[in-house]
Amino acid sequence: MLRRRESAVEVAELADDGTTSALTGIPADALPALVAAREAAPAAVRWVWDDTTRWYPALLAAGVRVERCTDLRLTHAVLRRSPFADQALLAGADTAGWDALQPVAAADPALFPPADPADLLDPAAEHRRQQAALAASPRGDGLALLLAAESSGALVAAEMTHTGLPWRADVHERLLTGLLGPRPAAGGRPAVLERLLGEIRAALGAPGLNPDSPAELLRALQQAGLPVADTRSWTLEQLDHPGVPPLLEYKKLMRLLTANGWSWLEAWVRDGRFRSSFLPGGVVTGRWASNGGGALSVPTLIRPAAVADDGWRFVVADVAQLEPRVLAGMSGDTAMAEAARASDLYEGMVAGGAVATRAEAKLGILGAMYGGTRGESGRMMPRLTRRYPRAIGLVEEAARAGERGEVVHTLLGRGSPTPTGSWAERAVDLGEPAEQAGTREDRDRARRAWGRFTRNFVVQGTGAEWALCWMADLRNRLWRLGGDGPLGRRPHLAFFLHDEVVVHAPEALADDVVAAVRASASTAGRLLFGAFPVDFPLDVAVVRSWADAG
DNA sequence: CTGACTTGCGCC
DNA sequence: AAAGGGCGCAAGTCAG
Repeated sequence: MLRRRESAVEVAELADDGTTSALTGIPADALPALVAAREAAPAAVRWVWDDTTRWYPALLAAGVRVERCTDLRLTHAVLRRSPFADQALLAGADTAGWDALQPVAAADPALFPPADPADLLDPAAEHRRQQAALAASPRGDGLALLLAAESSGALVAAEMTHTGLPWRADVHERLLTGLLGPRPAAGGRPAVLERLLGEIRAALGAPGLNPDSPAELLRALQQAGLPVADTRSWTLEQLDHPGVPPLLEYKKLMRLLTANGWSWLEAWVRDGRFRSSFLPGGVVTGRWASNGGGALSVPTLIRPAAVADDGWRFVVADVAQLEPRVLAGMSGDTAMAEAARASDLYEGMVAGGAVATRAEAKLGILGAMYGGTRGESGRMMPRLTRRYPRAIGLVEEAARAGERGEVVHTLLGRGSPTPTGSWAERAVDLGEPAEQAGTREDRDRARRAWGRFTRNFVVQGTGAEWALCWMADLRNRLWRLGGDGPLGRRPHLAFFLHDEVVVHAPEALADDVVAAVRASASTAGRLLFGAFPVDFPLDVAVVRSWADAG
């Protein structure tokens, strides 16, 4: 166990019986050497600390990698919301402090920022409470796995933030110049946008139009005789008007400029790496969030700029249809697991006779997981329910539970949030007019919306658990693939996108990495679903550029 | 002026 | 034709 006190670090051994050895104080700058020595010793160690973002960046900067940790901030958050954790066992004097603890955003070069609220917390006591809650839990095994996976995810996230994703600014700039024209002076529009703007204004007969203003654009479209209620691209695509093609092109390129243009490059790419920060557990379902650079929505358009170093390759792996496969596994639905034996689950459903076409299969499954009840996907439900009773039954029950205001949970025991406040308040949150928030129709609408959330929560959350287990195992396999250097000189995880990983590896090790990625996927399936036969086939590509995968 | 909200769109 | 779940981000808009 590590904790900060003043400018020193205190180290103690936590035994399995809950006892704590005497604290040893060491100067902060001696910590990397101490951790490195313990990591090199034959006896495995798990570091228990308040929050990985407060400890690990400095260790990585010093070239020290740790094998295992318990991130008490993240594990606390999971246990506090889990229906399988006795909250009374988690209660302590500083519980509110743990509830409120936030990750440290930037990698602060100073190891010990002043007045950190984390310094007031007692990690040994918190660890004891968590262990007690685990021991008393009816689902302790699942929760223990979840806590380990969550903590491992914290290590992965810190490592990916540390190494970054290889990014060629020159390739990115060529791409921008090719599509937009040369970089304009600050405040100006690139030449291509300027030209499109002229075409749009002429075609709509609106000389002063600023298409970046949705309200202004909507008025101009309506004055040009176009029957539209909003200015979304898919709405405009339906129209036959000479102003529409340049407008769609303008919107697409303006999006590129503002989201991933020259200023994005300046803000997020340094020393040939895209550096964003990942936030494990940043989403209620357990998915990661990111802050900075929109890491989880890097458009495919700019992925050609993600290029492996000379002599290195990217191994890009994603699991096809992760969530329906997870649904098959967690519900124990053998018919859907049978369909999941195909590398394309939707084709497997067609082969199994559940639906006639792949398109129907996809529509129906997405509707079942997201709560689409109208139109095409709604009409698919009776057939899917007959064919896959357990899988469809599981999401339906999650939806009903949410509509009753109950908590639902993932396979490993992550709990959904309780609906906050009244249904009427929820209706306001959903954008209903306040004066109507109290009507019965609005409350029913809000209830159904919450049901769609809990319906999706169980699947999305369990998918996130599979992905965490996948990465946790892969991280260790990659480390064992060898090399003596620090993380960045060995095969390492460079990016993660919900169901896809990008590994940066020396070319000579690429085949080994492919094998490791596949082996880890098998391990994750076994960890979550034991012997239940549900497959998680991967699409794996060894490429120079991310854009060349898939 | 700042900050909160809306709109739209990128990703899964 | 989407829809239906989860996000982050940027520009416009508007209230204080």
